[in-house]
Amino acid sequence: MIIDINLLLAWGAVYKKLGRGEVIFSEGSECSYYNQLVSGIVRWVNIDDDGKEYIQTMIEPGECFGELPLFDDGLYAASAIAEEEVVLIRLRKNTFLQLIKEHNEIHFAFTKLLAKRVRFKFLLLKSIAYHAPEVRISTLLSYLKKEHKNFCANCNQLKLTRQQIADMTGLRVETVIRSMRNMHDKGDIVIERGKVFY
Amino acid sequence: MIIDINLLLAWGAVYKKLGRGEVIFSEGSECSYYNQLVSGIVRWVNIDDDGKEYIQTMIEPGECFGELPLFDDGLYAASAIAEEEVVLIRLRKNTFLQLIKEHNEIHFAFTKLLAKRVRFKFLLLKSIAYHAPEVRISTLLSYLKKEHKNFCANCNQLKLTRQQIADMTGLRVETVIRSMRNMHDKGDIVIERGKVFY
DNA sequence: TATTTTTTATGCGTACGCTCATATTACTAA
DNA sequence: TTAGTAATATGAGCGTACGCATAAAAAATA
Repeated sequence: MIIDINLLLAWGAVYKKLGRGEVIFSEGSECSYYNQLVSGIVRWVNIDDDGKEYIQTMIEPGECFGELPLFDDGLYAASAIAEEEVVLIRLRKNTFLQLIKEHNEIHFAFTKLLAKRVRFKFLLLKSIAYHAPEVRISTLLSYLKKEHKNFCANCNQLKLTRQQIADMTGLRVETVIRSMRNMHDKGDIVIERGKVFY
Repeated sequence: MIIDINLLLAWGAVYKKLGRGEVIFSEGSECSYYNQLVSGIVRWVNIDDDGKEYIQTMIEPGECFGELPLFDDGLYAASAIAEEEVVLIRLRKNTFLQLIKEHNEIHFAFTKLLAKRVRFKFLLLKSIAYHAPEVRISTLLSYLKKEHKNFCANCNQLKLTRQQIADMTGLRVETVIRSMRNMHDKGDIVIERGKVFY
């Protein structure tokens, strides 16, 4: 958890509850709040004119999202959509900036978070830019395994659909399904009744 | 310029000069210094086992590079190679961390820088993941035009080779050349005697 | 100037991911 | 349990970027 919830509340943050599929904020709009996820999953996604989705990342409880505009004063770089029912806590932008100004260790935690975000994008970019579907998928899986433990709950089971993997690697569902079957046949991953273990 | 050179010198930073093609640091190695470019161009690149390059970005004078490990204590995510003769100034990691601790406005400048880096990667990822070569190239060009003015010196002339564009968009040189000729024919860009204006 | 290296350019065959279409299998809710 | 939806699976044809080869032009170097 980036910022302790009690601290956020002390600074005037408020809870907000949204249903599955609701748009929390949209790509290109102004940012007035710091958002931190309390429960549920948020999909952070770019949606194309023709409806194609590119999922930049999935956000788990405790993480923040849509934080870029807080620091560089730009617009939201992607849309945040409630993947399931979510509860989030939010704080006005100016208050947030004041908070990190007074709490240097929290400020540094955000610097570190951003560094990790860049790192993840580095990894995916070099993988997506040049490599075959299986490599793209492997890169994503190994990252999730390391950094997003919530997505492989018990027994390393993957909690993403093939469609979501496709939307994170820039591939078609069919390609992902076929590639993952190959990986299964080669013993790289285990698929049992549609479920992926890795 | 992220940090004033006189301030860096006051904190014990030292100059370093490297020739064209020299490796400043390598992907996967430990980071002990903050690096800021004084003159020349640095290529920040992932090199594959089979020699293929993916250029994460080109660094211009005044910018810093290889800063991720300073904040998240990881290893270098890419290699830095002198594209031409370069002079850089560097400061020991611990000293750097102390410096930003004492200068909150500089700390925030780095947070902002990282936010911008994430933003750029967002842009490229969604473009590379799904789109045709021409879109990938357009995305890169418009970014360079906006953020890296040094790469379109006078009259918006692009200072990157087709090969470098290929290495930044994950395409083949031939594909880039063919696509850019198309873009020229459609009037999107201007190519005169091999030089690109946009 | 001449010589070497780098960059741009073009042709051609192949591989592979995309598109579309259709089943089948797993969940979810009534 | 059944109905309805979502997810997984598989086939066939097509388009296009890739890979390789080669050549010309431009730039860098001597």
